[in-house]
Amino acid sequence: MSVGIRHDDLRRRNRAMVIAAVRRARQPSRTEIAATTGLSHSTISAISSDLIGEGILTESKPSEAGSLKRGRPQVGLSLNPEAAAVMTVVLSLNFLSVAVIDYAGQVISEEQRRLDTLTIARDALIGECTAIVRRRFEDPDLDVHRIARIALAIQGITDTRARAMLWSPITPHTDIAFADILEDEFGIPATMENDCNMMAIALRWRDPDRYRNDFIAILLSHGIGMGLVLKGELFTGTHSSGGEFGHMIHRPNGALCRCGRRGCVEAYAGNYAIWRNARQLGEDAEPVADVSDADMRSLAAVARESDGPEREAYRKAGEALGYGLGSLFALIDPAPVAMVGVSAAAFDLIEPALRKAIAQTAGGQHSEWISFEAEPNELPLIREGCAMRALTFVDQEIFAPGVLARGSAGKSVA
Amino acid sequence: MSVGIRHDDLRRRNRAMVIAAVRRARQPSRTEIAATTGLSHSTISAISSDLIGEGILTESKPSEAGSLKRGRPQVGLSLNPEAAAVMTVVLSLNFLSVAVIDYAGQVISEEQRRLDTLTIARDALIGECTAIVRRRFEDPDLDVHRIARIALAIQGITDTRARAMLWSPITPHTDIAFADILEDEFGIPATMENDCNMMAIALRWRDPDRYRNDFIAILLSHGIGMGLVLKGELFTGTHSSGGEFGHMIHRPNGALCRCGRRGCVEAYAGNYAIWRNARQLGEDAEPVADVSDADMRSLAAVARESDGPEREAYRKAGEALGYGLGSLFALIDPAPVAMVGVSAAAFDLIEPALRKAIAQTAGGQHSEWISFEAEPNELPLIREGCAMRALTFVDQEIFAPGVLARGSAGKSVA
DNA sequence: CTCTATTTTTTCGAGCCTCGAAAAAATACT
DNA sequence: AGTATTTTTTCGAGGCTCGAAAAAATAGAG
Repeated sequence: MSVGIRHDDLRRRNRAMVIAAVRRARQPSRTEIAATTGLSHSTISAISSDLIGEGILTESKPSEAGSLKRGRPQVGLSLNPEAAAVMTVVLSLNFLSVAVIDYAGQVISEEQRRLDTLTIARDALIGECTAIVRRRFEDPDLDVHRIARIALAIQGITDTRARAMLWSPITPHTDIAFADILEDEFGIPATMENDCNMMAIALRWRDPDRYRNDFIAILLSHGIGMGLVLKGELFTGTHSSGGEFGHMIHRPNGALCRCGRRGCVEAYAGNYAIWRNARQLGEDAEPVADVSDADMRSLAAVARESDGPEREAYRKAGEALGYGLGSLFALIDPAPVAMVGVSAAAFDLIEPALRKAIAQTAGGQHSEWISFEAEPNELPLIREGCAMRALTFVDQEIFAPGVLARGSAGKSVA
Repeated sequence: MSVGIRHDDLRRRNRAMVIAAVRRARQPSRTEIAATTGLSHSTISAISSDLIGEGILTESKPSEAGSLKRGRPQVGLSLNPEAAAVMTVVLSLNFLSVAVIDYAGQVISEEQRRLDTLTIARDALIGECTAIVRRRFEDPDLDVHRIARIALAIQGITDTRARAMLWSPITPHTDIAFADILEDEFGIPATMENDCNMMAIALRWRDPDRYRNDFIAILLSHGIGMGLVLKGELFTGTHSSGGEFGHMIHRPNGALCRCGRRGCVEAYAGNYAIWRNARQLGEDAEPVADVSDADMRSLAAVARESDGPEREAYRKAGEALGYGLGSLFALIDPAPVAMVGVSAAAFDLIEPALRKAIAQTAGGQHSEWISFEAEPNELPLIREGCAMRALTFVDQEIFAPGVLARGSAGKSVA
């Protein structure tokens, strides 16, 4: 039930607003912040003075080079890197990576590690995650007290509250409450996020002009994932992370999907599906566990070379993605799309069939306007998104506490 | 860009909160309002005293019958019916209806009218709408000065800002800015809403226990429409009213849809599609313009009688709806569904195939949990939703002005 | 080198708003 | 009639934002 605004929430919300403004612009002056927030100069002055006193913001003395304006020069405000730090943990197929990021967003420590996620035992998987985190805490070069939050990301389905992994293609185990486990272990607030959602958040920070209020990030990898931002907010399901674009139905009773069902978009556009079609194994063939990036790249090379089954496999992938996007656009209207992952590097092979399919759907009206961008490398995006998600949590929950607890603000964590 | 909270917004928001609390509960006492809003008794007392002074609320002297509690009895607060009024205009196939509703939600005047929407000229259609509204204004029994807002609803696509009808199956004309037209004509704020969105709003008011934060209203009529409430807010597309569930793709290159494309859910589950399949006309047969409700009812009766093409037609409809819902649920997770419209009365014929289909999708996990409710009569729902939408606009924009203009509050108009 | 114009930032009093505590009001029970 | 109980109002305190004015910091003019 929506709740009234108390008097003391006012300052907290405006504090959060100022912090967010500083994080968004690199070094805004007080005047700029006043302009973007709509608050008065007096208020901004008071709040930023508080924040500087608390060590959250710092004044970066001389503004940009060559400020040849008359008048008192602006003083840039920036985030104090020492104010806090966050940790990101990204768990993907056979790969575990961790990073520590300071409050200003710079990576200050990281570690990466290979492990066989498909066969590892449940406890061992959890153990690997806690161990890699613990090694960060034991690093003598790091001021571990500053670490204020841990954000994990995993390929698969997480719950809405970002507490647990519910299901993931990279492991046979289900329902692992990673957030609780890490919180109990290290006493630091943690969340378990969906990888594609983190991609979307990262895109928004990287290119806010293109990825502003409504856009779609689609992961073209072994499976197909999606992160969706609508009306400026990350879209999630009612119970889970949602947005399982890869498991929308492309053809009822169609090709066998890795999820055990039939006809999902992924069963045509996932790496294993492209591989299966390229090898002409038939739609009933059991999905292979993994296709290496190198194999996918050489498949794409062959497809570009000659019009054989490889090219046809990419065509089918494009068709499935196109009809899927058409159905999605029927619901949300068209929006800019970012294609991420290995197969995004083969988007030239996918695009023609995709556009042809989407043009045959109601959601694909004016399909020529729909713009796609490809980014082959998903891991840096996921880590970046995790970092920003964790940092904005610190902004809101640690440095402007009480904002999230009450009212409906604080949802725009994207 | 999100904006700071000014000091004077505080009172406005809390005013809106109090009004909303009174509209939600029938006759809450000040103490109850304090409890639901989390504001202090002093604040509620001050605000409600203002609102009573302004004639927006009234004290309904004796509380409920038999308040055998000790202590000072609660004084119920209720909306003053005379504070304002709104008008609803519902435009559906061959049918135009208007109603005037007082501030407390009671219908005080109405008119209904048949007209041939499929063939009427553009200007004549607009003329009929303005004329029927004007007749309300000329009614000597009505205090026309009280009418503070007009809400129109139409089957079809409207724009996000609720200004114009972009496309509708009930007329060949497109892009009619009804909201602007009525505003210019009568000088009263107007909006043009999507019919299924209004159904969803009405369901939420009718049965808030079942239809609270996440649910789906599907209109099974000549076409298939959807109204979606997610996280307590009405879901709309990025540019249009969105939620075109009927035009998600069920079978690529499948049956001919009324929209001219192929394989849409509607091309299997719309009345014309059920009719076409029952008559075994083939999937390429041009959709008929209209099937009467009586014809649909007798079709359902035949289908219940014997296992012929009629039953098969409903089975195909159920299958299309099931796979469509499965894809939808893959995106948003399962939620309660209300089936509305003539064919909702035949939901017994549709349900088995629907459940079978949905069980074969990723979104249909635990499909036996998904609950459906049928409501054959859509028109009262649409009108009710329009009324509530218009009334909550009055609550917010007229009686607590400035709330919508700033910040992110006021979105939960559903 | 001094003075003025210009722009940014801080200071200060005014005006609101919400809150908690206490008072007032209105009833049931004894 | 008196007491207990519950609701509602009153009132002073504390906080917040705002506008205006002052202070600070610079570029350009003479």
